[in-house]
Amino acid sequence: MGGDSGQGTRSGQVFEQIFGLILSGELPLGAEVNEAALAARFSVSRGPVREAVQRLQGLRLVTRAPHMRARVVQLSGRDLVEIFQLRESVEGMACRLAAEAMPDDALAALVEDVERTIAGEAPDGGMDIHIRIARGCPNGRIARLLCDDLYHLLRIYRLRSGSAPGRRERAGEEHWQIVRAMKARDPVLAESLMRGHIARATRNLLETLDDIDEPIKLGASAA
Amino acid sequence: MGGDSGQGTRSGQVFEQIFGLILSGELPLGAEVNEAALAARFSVSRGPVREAVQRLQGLRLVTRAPHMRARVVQLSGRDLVEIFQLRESVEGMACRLAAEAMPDDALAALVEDVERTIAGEAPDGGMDIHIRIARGCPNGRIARLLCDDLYHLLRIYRLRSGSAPGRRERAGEEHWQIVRAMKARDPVLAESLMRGHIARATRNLLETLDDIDEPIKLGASAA
DNA sequence: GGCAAAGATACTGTCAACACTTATGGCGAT
DNA sequence: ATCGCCATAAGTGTTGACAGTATCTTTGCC
Repeated sequence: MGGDSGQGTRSGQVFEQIFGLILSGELPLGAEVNEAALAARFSVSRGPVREAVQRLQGLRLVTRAPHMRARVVQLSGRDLVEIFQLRESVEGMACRLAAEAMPDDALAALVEDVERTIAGEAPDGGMDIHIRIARGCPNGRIARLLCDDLYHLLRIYRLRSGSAPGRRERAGEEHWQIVRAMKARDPVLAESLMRGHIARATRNLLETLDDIDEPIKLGASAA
Repeated sequence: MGGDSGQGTRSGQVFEQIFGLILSGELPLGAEVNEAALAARFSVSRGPVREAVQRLQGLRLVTRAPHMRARVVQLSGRDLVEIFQLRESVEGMACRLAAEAMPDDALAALVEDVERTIAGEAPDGGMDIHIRIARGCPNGRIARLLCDDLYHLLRIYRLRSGSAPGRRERAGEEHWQIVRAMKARDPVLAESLMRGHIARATRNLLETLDDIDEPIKLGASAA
């Protein structure tokens, strides 16, 4: 999907494998990451594992202090809100730039897909629309930040919580408004709508968090 | 200045040393980064050097493909514009959040320092105000993105080009307006002013780039 | 019985050497 | 003389072992 993350080198393969372990929950949030154990599991030396873990640290997916064990990140409610605040600003800008620069046919396809998703004819895909908008923005740095850095974290979160009930239809409607503004080549409106969309999702998230209040429930059964 | 980037471990020390080499121009933009040579220079093995280079890659300060030599990033004009666009959105949000959350005394100190800088009683510091606002924002992720990821790149750029003449006083004035809005606890205005401030800097940058048009002039004398 | 210190253990950080890939230089053919 | 091919050299990717530090266990003491 994304770039050729690391094919061709063991380090890259291990990176994706560890990432998969986190996604699958085999490495639960907050679990300690043992280099030697992972190395043995993937039949490689500790070198590639070390590099992979460091890359994960770069994505803020694991935390690591100098001599202490690395741990899979703990997605606290506060962290999620921080991510959403960041998304609100950056995706707004991405949406504005994409509305200015995306080719007409790509925008048309985007509108069509959103409508099909609303009609239930296409799989939801969750963040799909957001990713496509980010990729369509001519600012490569922003696109990478959103797709390569932030989206991973949300993927992990979404696997364990799922979005609030009723929010889905609402989100579809807001998506439609956004892509419509983009197709109309109204960058300012598109940015405003996207920011409002994410701000609403953030408020929704805060309400959900009030019910939980803790670092996100999960079975972090160590050993 | 920043966090304890890597003190206590060779890898961290080498990271800072290589970073210094880039800042000092000893490793010019676009120069190839030789692991073995650096290892010999710092009297360490290739392991720590490798980790340091990978960290630099995480900061997008060097580019590296699987089996090819790593190179110090080439700051093209387009890259700079991309960074400024990202800053416009993120720093705007940071400013808004900081205006809501920073304690009164910190805001007062900020205003005072800006005024002293305008009066010429304090060293300019370039991005100092921006960094302090970013650090004051309660969103740690945004603060790290701005301070740890983006400002490094701007520091390197600034060493070789310097901001446009006349922009400095203008920037000081705009800084004063921003911190004033923050002190007045007007987050929306503060965000708007910050965005305008950076947007103006971006336009200024584009004009300067029209005179150069190339990847930024520098003496990349290899060998 | 609870707590603190000392030893044992496990893990990370570092090193030197090997395997493989890419770039460099020379050679012959066109 | 230029272009393409092959041998050489340079550089990266990977490995296994060693050194230093944090964590856990045991032991002694209060």
